[in-house]
Amino acid sequence: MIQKRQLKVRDRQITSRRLISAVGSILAKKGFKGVGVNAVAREAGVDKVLIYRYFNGLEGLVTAFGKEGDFWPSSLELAGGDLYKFSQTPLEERLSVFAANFIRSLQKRPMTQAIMAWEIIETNELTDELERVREESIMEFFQMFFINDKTKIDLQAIIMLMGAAVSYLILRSRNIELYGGIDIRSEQGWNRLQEGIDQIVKGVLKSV
Amino acid sequence: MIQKRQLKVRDRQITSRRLISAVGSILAKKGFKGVGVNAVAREAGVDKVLIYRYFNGLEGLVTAFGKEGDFWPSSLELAGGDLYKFSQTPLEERLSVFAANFIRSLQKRPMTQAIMAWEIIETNELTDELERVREESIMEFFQMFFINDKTKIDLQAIIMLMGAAVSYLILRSRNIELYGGIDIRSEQGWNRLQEGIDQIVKGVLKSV
DNA sequence: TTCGTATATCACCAATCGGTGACATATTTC
DNA sequence: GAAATATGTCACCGATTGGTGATATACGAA
Repeated sequence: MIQKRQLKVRDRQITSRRLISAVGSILAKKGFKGVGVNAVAREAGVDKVLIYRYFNGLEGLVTAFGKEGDFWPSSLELAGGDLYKFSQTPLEERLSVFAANFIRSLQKRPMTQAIMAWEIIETNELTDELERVREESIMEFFQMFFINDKTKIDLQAIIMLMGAAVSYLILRSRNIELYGGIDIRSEQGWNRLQEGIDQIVKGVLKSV
Repeated sequence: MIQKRQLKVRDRQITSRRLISAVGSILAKKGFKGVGVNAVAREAGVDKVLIYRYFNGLEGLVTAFGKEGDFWPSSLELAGGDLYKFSQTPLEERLSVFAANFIRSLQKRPMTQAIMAWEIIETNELTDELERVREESIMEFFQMFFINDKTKIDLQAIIMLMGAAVSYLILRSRNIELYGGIDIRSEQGWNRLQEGIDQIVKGVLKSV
């Protein structure tokens, strides 16, 4: 007896998950410009109408994707794996290690980079979510480890400047090799930047 | 005698200029995503086929636009209008003034901001051009005013970090209000950042 | 087994995209 | 003047976009 082989199990959960993870794949592969109903459905191997049925459209799907993700490094990761040990290291070294961890945590997250690039262009539920998480996380981390009573320097502003600089250079390294004469695609270039940050930290802390 | 009124003078130069400036308008108004053959032609009040005839397509038009523009601040502007006076001010103040001028020069150039945002996403003739001009200009400026013989600090890396930070925060301010607890849309927020930069400069120069 | 419902497929829509060929009219050249 | 050419208009193309209604089929409950 010939039985028509069933190619796909019908399961809303599985299909939904497929769609959600397809968003991630495309984001990492093609960037945010690739994220469209047709492309996502194709990537998921699913009909696009299901995006509307299950998520009320692409916006809803992207939102669902945003809620799944661990896009932003945790405090633990930024501290280097040991919060207590981190809290006990001298401020200067703490800042240096933090910068190093921040750089690496972004470098190894192409999906996060893609969302950060998206943020530059427009806002949506996903970028808002990353925004929210980052702002919350960075402020928590700051208050945990970098509160300074000395009023002579604005450590918060300085740290955020460093964070902004690193974010920019990470994003630019996706498209260019040289920024201000520094090779932002090579290990050496980033070592140089890291040392620059260390010099800033050292200099600034002398003023405290 | 009834004479059919001539609505448009036929002049390739004028039409070409219209198309080129339409690119700028759209870029400032809608961002790079708005730059397409149809939209540009509509904005210019001209048939899109002329984009192909006169510029061999949109890419060519965008390239032509890139060659027209003064997108990047000149050395004179970054120095504050007087190169000699600038060269005579103490290094610490020179760096501080440079940062302030850099910030303002970007803040008042929405078109440049739009291209910088474009650079984050993809490369084309226009972004390549801005890239080239900036790299050249910034290196020239650096070698003119900030060459440091003292080997203890890497002034180049530090300046580029500051430039990257400012670029990032300018771009982010188009979409968000708060970055790391700092209001990047208000005068006060930028004053705070400027002071942070000043503290960095002061601290770093002490190490020289 | 039967039947209702959840799930998925498919065909199709209007709008927009980049791109082009045929034609009309203004301008220049002879 | 007429002819040649430069310039501009218009209608249309195929591909792709986001979005939907009708229909087929698998699954769970009876």
